[in-house]
Amino acid sequence: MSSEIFHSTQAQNRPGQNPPPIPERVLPKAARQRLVELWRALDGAPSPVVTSRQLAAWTGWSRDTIRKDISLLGISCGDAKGYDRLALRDLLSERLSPQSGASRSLCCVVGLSGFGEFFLRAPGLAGSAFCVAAGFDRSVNRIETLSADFPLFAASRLEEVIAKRGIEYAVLCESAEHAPAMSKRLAAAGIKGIVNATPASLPVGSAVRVENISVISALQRLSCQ
Amino acid sequence: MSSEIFHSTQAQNRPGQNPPPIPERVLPKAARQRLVELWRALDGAPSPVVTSRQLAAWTGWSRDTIRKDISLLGISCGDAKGYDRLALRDLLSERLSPQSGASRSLCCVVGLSGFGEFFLRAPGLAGSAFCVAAGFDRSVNRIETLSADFPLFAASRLEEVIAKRGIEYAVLCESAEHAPAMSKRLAAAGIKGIVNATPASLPVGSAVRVENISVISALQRLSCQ
DNA sequence: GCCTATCTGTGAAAAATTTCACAGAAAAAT
DNA sequence: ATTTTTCTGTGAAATTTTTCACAGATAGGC
Repeated sequence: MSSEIFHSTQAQNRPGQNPPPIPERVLPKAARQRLVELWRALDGAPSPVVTSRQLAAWTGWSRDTIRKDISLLGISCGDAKGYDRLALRDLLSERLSPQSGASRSLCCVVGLSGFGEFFLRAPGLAGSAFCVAAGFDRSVNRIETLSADFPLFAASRLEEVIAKRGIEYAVLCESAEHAPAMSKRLAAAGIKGIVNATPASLPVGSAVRVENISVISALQRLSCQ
Repeated sequence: MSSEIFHSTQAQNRPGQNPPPIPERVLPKAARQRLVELWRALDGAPSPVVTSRQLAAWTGWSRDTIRKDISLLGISCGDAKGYDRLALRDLLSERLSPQSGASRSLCCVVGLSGFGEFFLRAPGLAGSAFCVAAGFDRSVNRIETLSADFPLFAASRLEEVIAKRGIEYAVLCESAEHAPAMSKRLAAAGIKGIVNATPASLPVGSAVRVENISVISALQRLSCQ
């Protein structure tokens, strides 16, 4: 877990070795997460030019942090008037997408009651780097009743459909009761990451990443400053 | 080795004595956020004893980080077999609640279509330190049609109800179009923090904290490792 | 008994992250 | 035309956060 030294003058004077200053810069973990939020915030920006001051007001981070984060992208995309909103957004799209320039990654929705049903109808992932390729529910009746922009399947076909379509991510909206078992099946089916919209803790190994989203957690983050 | 509790308010005003030698310890920001997630993860834990190893598997953080975070609480709550699930949960409830021992903080839901409608029906904040005290929608027709465990009001009464009931937090579920204007009203009404469930960037000043929740952001955090 | 394996709890070291301070550029104000 | 203000971009310092290493405890195997 060695850190990359950016813009290092020292890295250059290593005689005898072949130190091609590979600009393969790794974004610091913290910066990368902020940039994801920044990318999102740019969507809602009202003007064609945004300043670090505005972004700071929208996100709560300091101007310094925001300027530093953007500078880590390695390309200057602002001038003394601010950042060009679309240019910055494109730059972020490119640098933050799983594989640069690749087509959109596929994900699925598991559990079509509650949040899953809402997600089904919402614009959802429009305009993002992701595309919903399938929805699953344990009730066959339910998948026959609902309609969506993407095909719906019985949960029994989970493994088959994920493999056949090359689905990489899942948004898990099961009940808390069924969520752990379903997450195991998702992990076994080769899913790379799960967005956990349930209150359960998911017992997946280290091969699968999990992002929990929860209104309670968000409120508590707010309230404890 | 010190296992002092750091309840600053009680220990501080000792008449005729020096200020307490124990400095008011503040939980590091990063640790506090993890502890919030930990608290949530304990809800889903299957056994009465949990180890740092399990918590690490559920959350993705290292065992070291988790042990350190818990030790920052200042009270030992584990032995050589692991942590007592309920004891740890209670300890976290106490240390993470806005004001220790206070009653639950009040929040409101703004916008009762889409995510707001789903939130209305879900168990929502059951078992948490928060309580939904009101729901608002711009459509009077809508608040007459819907029913919930908490009273619903026309959005025109936002300021009045927030002030009268002492509501501190809001979950914003408006459309992206109306979200910014509504966040301004919430800020002016004295709201302390907003959970933003809309895709918009909220133009609130530094007096109001915002936590954005978004499936797209969660997916992107997953995918860019 | 004794050995091993697995825990927590914690100072200290290592690493990562944020903040500071300022150079340089461009618009706005005087 | 000159000054002021407001920007970005970035090394270096300051600070925070994570990791390491190990003491002390507990349970189980032999």
